[in-house]
Amino acid sequence: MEVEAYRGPDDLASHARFGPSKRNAVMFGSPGVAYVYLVYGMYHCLNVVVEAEGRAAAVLIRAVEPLRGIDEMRSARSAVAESRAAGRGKAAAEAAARRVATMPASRLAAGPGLVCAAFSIDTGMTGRDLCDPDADLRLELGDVAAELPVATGPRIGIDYAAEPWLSLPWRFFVPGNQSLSTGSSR
DNA sequence: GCAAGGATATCG
DNA sequence: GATATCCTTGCA
Repeated sequence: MEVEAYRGPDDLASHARFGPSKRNAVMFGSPGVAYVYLVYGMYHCLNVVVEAEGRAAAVLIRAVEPLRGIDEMRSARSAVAESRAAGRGKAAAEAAARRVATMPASRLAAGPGLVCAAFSIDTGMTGRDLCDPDADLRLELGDVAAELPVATGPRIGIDYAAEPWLSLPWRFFVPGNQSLSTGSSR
């Protein structure tokens, strides 16, 4: 499990840094809803809006550890990997699918883009209430989370906004967990 | 080590 | 309207 915190207009690394816009509008809205955006033209990232309405802040879900539904996550990952590699030929698509099929379950959602691929999340999820107990995508209290150790570190991929105070340890993760993103080892 | 890929924010 | 940029990933 690995997450990062992003604040409002005072956080140069946050999408809310320039105030409300069409893309980040939900960050200024009610807490507990999903904010999904497209990064690098091909990967989605899932955020959970926090803070009261009118105060933009969100938590980026960078990696999760699959506990149940592993087969479903694997087939979802395989589907996107296959279609993405399809442009490079049939052999490449089959190789990509096979790589997903043989990877350990702990790596199925070990990255922000991979979390969304495993859960079939796209920008259409933006604005959905993640606290609704009947929603098909929702947050629940886990029974093991409270006992897990939590480590902190600097956020990843925001070197462009490397103000001194921005290297605050706003990335939180379970140390030694097999499902951390590859970037987290930096 | 770096290309792919598209929406978006920030300009002319 | 054009273009630089990006909270990444997988292949060379």
